[in-house]
Order: sequence, then C-alpha cells, then structure tokens
Amino acid sequence: MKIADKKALKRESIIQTALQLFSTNGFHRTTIPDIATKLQMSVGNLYNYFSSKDILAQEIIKYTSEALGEKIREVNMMEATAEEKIHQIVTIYFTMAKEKPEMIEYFLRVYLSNREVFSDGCEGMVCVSGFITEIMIFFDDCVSSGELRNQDFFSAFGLFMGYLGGMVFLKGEEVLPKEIEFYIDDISRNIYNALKV
Amino acid sequence: MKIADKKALKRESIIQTALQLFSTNGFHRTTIPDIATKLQMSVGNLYNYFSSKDILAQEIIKYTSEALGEKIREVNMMEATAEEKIHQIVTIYFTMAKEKPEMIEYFLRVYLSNREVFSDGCEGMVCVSGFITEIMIFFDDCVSSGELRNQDFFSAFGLFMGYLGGMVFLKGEEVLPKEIEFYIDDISRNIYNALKV
Amino acid sequence: MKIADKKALKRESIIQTALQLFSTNGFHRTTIPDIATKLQMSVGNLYNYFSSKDILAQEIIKYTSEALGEKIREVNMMEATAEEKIHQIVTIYFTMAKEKPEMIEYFLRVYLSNREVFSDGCEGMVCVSGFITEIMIFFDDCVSSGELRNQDFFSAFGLFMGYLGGMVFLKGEEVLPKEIEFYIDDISRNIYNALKV
Amino acid sequence: MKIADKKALKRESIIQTALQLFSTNGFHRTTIPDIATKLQMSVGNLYNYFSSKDILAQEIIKYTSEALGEKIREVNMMEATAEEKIHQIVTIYFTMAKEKPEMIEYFLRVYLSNREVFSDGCEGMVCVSGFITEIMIFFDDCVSSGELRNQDFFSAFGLFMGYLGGMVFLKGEEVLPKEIEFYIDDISRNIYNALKV
DNA sequence: GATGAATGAGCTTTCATTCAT
DNA sequence: AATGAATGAAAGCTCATTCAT
Repeated sequence: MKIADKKALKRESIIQTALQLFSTNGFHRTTIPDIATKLQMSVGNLYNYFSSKDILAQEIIKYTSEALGEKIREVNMMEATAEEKIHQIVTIYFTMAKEKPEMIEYFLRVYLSNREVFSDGCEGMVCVSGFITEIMIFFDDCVSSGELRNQDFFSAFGLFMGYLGGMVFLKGEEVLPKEIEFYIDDISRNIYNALKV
Repeated sequence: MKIADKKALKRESIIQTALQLFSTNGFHRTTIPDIATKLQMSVGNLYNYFSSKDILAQEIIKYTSEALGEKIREVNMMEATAEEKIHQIVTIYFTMAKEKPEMIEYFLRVYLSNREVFSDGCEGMVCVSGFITEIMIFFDDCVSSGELRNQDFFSAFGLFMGYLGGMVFLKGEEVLPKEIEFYIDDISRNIYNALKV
Repeated sequence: MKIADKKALKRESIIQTALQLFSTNGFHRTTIPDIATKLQMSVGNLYNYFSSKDILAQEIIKYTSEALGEKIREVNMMEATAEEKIHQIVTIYFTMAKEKPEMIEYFLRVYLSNREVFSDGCEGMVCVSGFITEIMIFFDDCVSSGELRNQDFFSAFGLFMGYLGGMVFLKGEEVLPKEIEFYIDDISRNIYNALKV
Repeated sequence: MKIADKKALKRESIIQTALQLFSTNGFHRTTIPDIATKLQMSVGNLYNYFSSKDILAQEIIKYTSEALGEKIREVNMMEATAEEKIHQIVTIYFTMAKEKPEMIEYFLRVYLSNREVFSDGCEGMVCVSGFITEIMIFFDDCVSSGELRNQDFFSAFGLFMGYLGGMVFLKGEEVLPKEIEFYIDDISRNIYNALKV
C-alpha cells in the first residue's frame, strides 16, 4: 500500500474514534490524550494528522455530513412519492439514531452545542453542506413535481431538521415514553401534512 | 427594604447577568470571575448565593422556563382558534428571539448543549416543566376542542420545539437570508397543517 | 446573672462546641461558619470571643489540659501504690477515649497534628502544663516513695503519653482486634514493669 | 539509560523532595507549586507522575515505611539477645530522627496527623505494613526464644511505637532538656523491662 | 513518522476575617 | 453585643499543545 493511502486510512480511523468519543462524552469531556490512548497512538503523532482539537472536530462534521448526505442521496434517487420519501428519510434518521447513534449525536451534542469550536472554519453551514444539499434537492424535486408547496427553503429545512433533531434529543433525555421507532409514522405524517400542497 | 428582599434582588441580578453571559459566550467560556466582575461583586460572595457554577446554571434554566411558560400561559387563556394560538406562540417565540434573545439562546446554547451540567438536578425535564406544562395545556385544549388531531404529545411537542428552536439556531448561525419575522406566517401555517385534524 | 458571667458561659459553650467539631472533623476541615452555625450564633459575634481560629484552638487545648489534669490530680490524692495508680491512670485514659473521646482526640488529632497552629502562643508545652504538671507530681511521688526508679522525667513521660496516645491512635484506625479496655491490664503492667525500681 | 529508568528516577526524586517539604512545613502548608518549583519542573508534569496530592502523600508513606522496615530487618537478622535488639532499634530510630529526620517526621507530622489524606487508599495500616511486619517479626522471634513475655502484639507494638514516636515529638517541640541520644539507654531499658518475661 | 514528557495558563472552589448595620 | 454579606488570596487540578529524541 502506498504511504499516502496508509496516511488516509489512519486519518479516517482517527476521525471515527474521535467521533465516537466526542458523541458519547461530549467535546469538552474528551481530551486529546483520551483519543490517542484509544487509538494506541501518541498525542504527538495525532497532531501530525490534525493540527488542533478544533480542526479535528471540524473534519469530523464534514465527514459525518457527507455520510448522512449519502443516505439521503439514495432516497433522492428512488422512484417514490414525496410522502414515501419523507417516510424514508424519517426512518433512516431514527434508525440511525437508534443503531449507530454516533453521527446524529455528534450533530446534536457536538456540532450544534459547541459553536465556538466551529466558528472559525465552519462559518454558516459550509461544513454540513454535504447533508444540506441533499435535503435541498429532495425539497426542490418534490416542489417541482407539484407534491410539496413552494415555500422558502429554510422554513422547510428547519421543520425537517429541528423536528427530527428535537425528537432524538428527547430520546437522549429519556423522556420519550415509547421507543423512537414508534413515532416514525406520526412524524412522517405531520411533516407531510405541513409541507404538502 | 428588608434584608431578605435585598438578598432576593441580588440573587435575581446574578441570574440575569449570568444568563446574559452564558447565552452570549457559552457556559464553558464564561468563568465565575467574569460573572462576578460584571456584577461588581467578589467571587466568594457569589458563592454565598449559588453553591456552584452548575447549580447557578440550573437555577437560570428554571427561571427562564418559568418566564417563557408565563408567556404561553397568556396565550392559553385567550379566546382564539388553534390556528390563531399557534400563530401567537410562534410570534412570541420569534419576537423574543429577536428582542430579548438571552432566554431562548440559553435554552439552545446552554441547556440543550451542556447536558452534563444539568444531569444532576435537572434530570428528565424537571427544570423546564414550567414551560412544557403550558405547551401541554395548549395542545390538550386544542385536541379537546376538536381542532387538532389527537396524537402522542411528544410527536406534537417535538414538532413545536424542534422547529422553533431549529429556526432560531439557523438565525444564530446567520444562514437565514431573511429576518426571522419573515418566517412567522410560513411556519405557523406549517405547524397548523401538521397538527390539524 | 452578671454580664461577665454570661460572657464566660458563652465562651465555654464555644469552646465545647469547637472542641467537638475539631476532634471529629479535624482542624482544617472545621470552618468558623461550621462552629457558628452549630452554636446558632453569627461568625462575627464569635470573633468577639476569640480573635482568630488559632487562638480558639489554643484556648481549647488549655481547657482540655486542665480537665485531664484534674482527673490525674484525683489519682495523685489517692492513697494507693504506684502500681495501682498506674492502673488508675490507664483506666481513666482509655475509658475517656471510649466514652467521651473529644478531649483525647483533640490532643491527638488537633494539638499534636497541627503544630503551626500552636507554634505561636503554645510554644514548648505551656498550653498543656496543667496536664503535664500532674503527671510530674505522680512520678515524683512514686520515686520519692521508692516505688519507681529515679530517671529523667521525660523518659518516663514519653513512655506514658506515647504509649497511651499510640494505643488510642491504633483504636482510631480500627486496627485493634479487641476493645480498648481489653488492653488496660497488659499496658498497666508493662508500664509498671518499665518504671519500677 | 532507558526511559523507564529515567521515569523511575524522577518519580523517586519527586518523592524525596515532597517528603522533605511535607515533613518540614506540613502537608497543608506545602503546595503542589512549592514541590514543583523546588524540583524545577512544572505543576502539570508533576501530575503525570502522581495523580493527586493525596496519592503522592500515600506513595511517600509506603516508600518511607519500606525504608524503615529495611533497617529493622537488619536487626532481625542479627544474632543478638532481645535486650540488645531493643537497644539497636531504639538507637536506629533516634539516630535517624537526628540525622535524617524527614522520614520519622513524616510518620509523625504527616501520616499520623492527616488521616483524611490516607483514609482512602491506606486504610488500616496497609501503607505501613513494610515497617509493622518487621516489628512483628522482631517481637515473635523474641517471644519464641523465651526472652519476651507472650502478650497481645498490639500491646507491645503500641509501647514501642508510641514511646519512640512520643520522644521524637517531644524533641521536635524542643522540650527535651538533653539531646535525644541521651535517652537511648533509659528508654531501651524501660522497654525491655516492660516486655521481658 | 512517532513518541510522550513537559509546559503553564487557567479554571472552580474555599474560608478566615472584616465591617457596615 | 450581634449580624452575616462581603472580601480576595490561594489552593488543587486539567489539558491543548509543543518539541527533543
């Protein structure tokens, strides 16, 4: 294997390990030595891959945003009604929150919660464009097809993301009386009703 | 003035000053000396009023939750349709986010974002019950009157709070192309459509 | 009651309360507010009686030394053999350690353990002379009567006090397999054998 | 030199410096920056070797206990009568108290005097077992050989340690009219008389 | 590339003491 | 005499980052 490849591989393993630790314990409660220890590498060497803790956090959000965007892209490419697509997206989101929660937790617990960390390098939404772009495509497609009402994108985006994020937050707080999947149908219906023509 | 009153007054002035600093700079970036300096009091004396930084943060969220709950209570007591009430609540929320942003920012940037701080003393939603109770009353009333569909409370609550919180978050990130008031009508309509019978 | 008497009474109640708290929790772990709270008086007023925490500690050791000296004085006035008197003193010491442990604990845990506190005002043994004097009298009497060997006083004093203090320390550490009374006979005998002619 | 060796060496130099400062100035009057400054190292780095001030104090007592036990072990291996061995132990103890006083001072002024510090990690006598074990061996040997009376170990141990410790304490208080060596013969004799058959 | 010892500013919290009332 | 709010220096500890090896 080429050296560049090895480096890329290690880079990704750092991202994944840090993603998990940050999601589980929070950004400030996770130290660079924690991450290095879990990776069985030295702190000094970790700094050869990411020049600061903040930069690492920023790379993780880009990575995560791409990965989530990828999932939505699959939905966008499906032949399906808007209603079905909404149901799909909600299902993906909640299933992920349940089975591989790191990414969504990272969004909620790290990205949204520690804005200082992202203020220099991820201004606006540049580090999450991978994900937002796909939502935008979904919305535009459904407006074009006449299934969803034409309205300001952010009104729709806020509904989608705020709603889903809020539910996962409530789940994290353990205040939801039922398992998160239980809410899929209700919520998909609410979103569809909100946005349909 | 009675001593007890003076103490209560000072207590409240601490809460308000800390609320502002925490909202603006974040919990971890605000130090106890920062708060004391702004209040022109000594660090030690501040600890006579709140026994730790975490406790202070918890008292602030209770205070804030009461204040927001109070606003919603007024809506609950109005004679109005569900649609009008939703519009009212959205208006209140966005107006507050614009004109007195500390409280809503505190919800988003301190309470939701630093769960460790609230995990011991504000488990579940006990410290925000003042606010949640009113939302619950609003929802129950509108279901009883046959205006809103009867569904799991959390499905509705997540929509409301996630949506509104998400929009204010986007505003904070300065990604919204328009002023926040611009979205009031769209969002009220979306929420009403989502929840109506 | 005269004012001076009332003051003396309050002074003594402060001494006794502080004695108990210092013995139980240690000098540094007991705060002036702790003492004031237990006495239901204000810290400011407490300072009207004792001008500093160190001064208070010094007054307590004088008080305690007098009280323990008083007990030994009673033994000194008894008609009894040296062996019997030794047994008496050991019994008094251990009984006290068991039933009213504050004073002996104060000796061990406060006086002996926080020398800085006593270095300015209780140099040498001036604050415990009440107690030492009686031990000295006991020893001189028994030497005069030909029952104990004539030796340097400190050789004898160190034996007595080190031995008894050491046993109570071991008791405090809960390493003694038996109750402290169990050791009275052995220890009295050892001391007597050590000192007899 | 290997890195591990260097680390062990530094660890020991920390122990010795801290031992000296704690003995001289007391545990609470010695700060971590004091120790670091004297060692010409940073506070943070000191914490790489000992995770807290309490842990450091505990490691010192183990180290000290081993060192003192070693000295007693040599006596235990001598061919000598009980009387001679007692004289040896007393001589060792007092010589040490005079010439390298840190260790014994540490026992008296740190270990015995700040029990809170040792209560979590050095319960009972686990951190001083190196020393106690040797005293126990000494005592058992002399009982087996018929030279000392068979009695509860703690009765004998308390005599030894309380007595010697008490004398060194008196020395520290500068109340002894003579140099400490002066008392060796008297005290050895007293101990022997106390314990002999 | 890899190591991990070293740095040191910065944090929260404590508490003896004072003093205006 | 009595109050207790106020002071502020000082402590233990953390951790992102550096750099000699």
